[in-house]
Amino acid sequence: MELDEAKLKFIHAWGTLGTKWGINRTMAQVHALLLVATQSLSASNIMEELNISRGNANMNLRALIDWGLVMKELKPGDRKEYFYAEKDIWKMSKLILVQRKKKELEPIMVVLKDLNNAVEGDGEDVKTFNTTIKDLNDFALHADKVVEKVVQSDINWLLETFLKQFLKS
Amino acid sequence: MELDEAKLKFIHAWGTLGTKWGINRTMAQVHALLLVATQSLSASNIMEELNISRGNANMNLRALIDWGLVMKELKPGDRKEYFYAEKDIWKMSKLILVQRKKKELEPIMVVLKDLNNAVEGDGEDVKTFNTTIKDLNDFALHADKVVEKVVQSDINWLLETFLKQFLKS
DNA sequence: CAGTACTTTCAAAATATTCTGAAACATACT
DNA sequence: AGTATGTTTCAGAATATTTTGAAAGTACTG
Repeated sequence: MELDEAKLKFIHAWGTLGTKWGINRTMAQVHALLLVATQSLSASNIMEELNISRGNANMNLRALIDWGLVMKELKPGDRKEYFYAEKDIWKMSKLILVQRKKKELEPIMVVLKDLNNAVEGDGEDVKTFNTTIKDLNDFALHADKVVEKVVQSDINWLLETFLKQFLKS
Repeated sequence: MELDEAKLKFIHAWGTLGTKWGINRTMAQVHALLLVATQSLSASNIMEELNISRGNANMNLRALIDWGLVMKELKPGDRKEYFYAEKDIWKMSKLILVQRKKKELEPIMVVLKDLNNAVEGDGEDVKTFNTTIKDLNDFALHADKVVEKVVQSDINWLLETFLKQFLKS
């Protein structure tokens, strides 16, 4: 396969699949484009490459920068901004994990905490409700802790001690 | 707080938050309703409780059954179908994990496998591309294995041996 | 078989999300 | 200050997803 063909295929696929990850097609495509770029690209480069408007390019670049997945670079003697992606896949994954935790886990925890033991009484139905909320709450706390630890700690150490030990094919 | 108020709050919140988990509001609300129900409910009960149409109720119940989160029950002497949710939160989480893996991870793996080493040549740009794809591929394989093992194995054992050991607050 | 009680399907309507493009804004240079 | 070269914003347009509701389908009963 030719390099350009492969890159296009990758960018296109990443865009399609991005939607399943809760990020929009363009954001995923910009990310993909920068992931396989050998140099940093300007907003105009990206617009042209992906056939998108300036506004769209700008908004999604900002979002990617927000997530920490993309960085801005200024080249001396050039007023344009150039962009490049974090290429370390482990770092990238951690950054994505942090965002997903923020988006998917934290809002749920707020609600569960609020409902946990908020209903008093000892009818069967109250007990059932309280148990369900408590179970969900416990689970959310566990999940939160795992994510936090994975993000904080040395992922390689985690991998070596955990994966190699218990998850051997 | 009154039980009914708490239930409504939970159902409402679960619906809103469900969208962030890649499932639609109604599906999440039906799930929430069944999670906190003390008996199994008919389609009509659910329509009424959530103010949704018959078609919507039906489609989302099917989806929940597909995911394994909800089961159908037939009561003797009654032609209606009744529905109830899996209440074991660990089982529930595993079922959700399986679906998310299917939706989010597997399609990416197909693409990466296809692109892995598909480009030949030893230019700097080819090497960079191949490295990126390989890294992503390795990561996806790892993630896949982790999910698979978590789902297969006794989650409590995993928790006890791994979490309690290494992830203590 | 006809009637009843339910479930399923799916085209069209409603809703939500994303994208465009032009105007506003910012900054550096002459 | 004026001009050139960018970036950012956001209302409206385009697109995608979800929901409705009525018709079709299924299955049990007498």
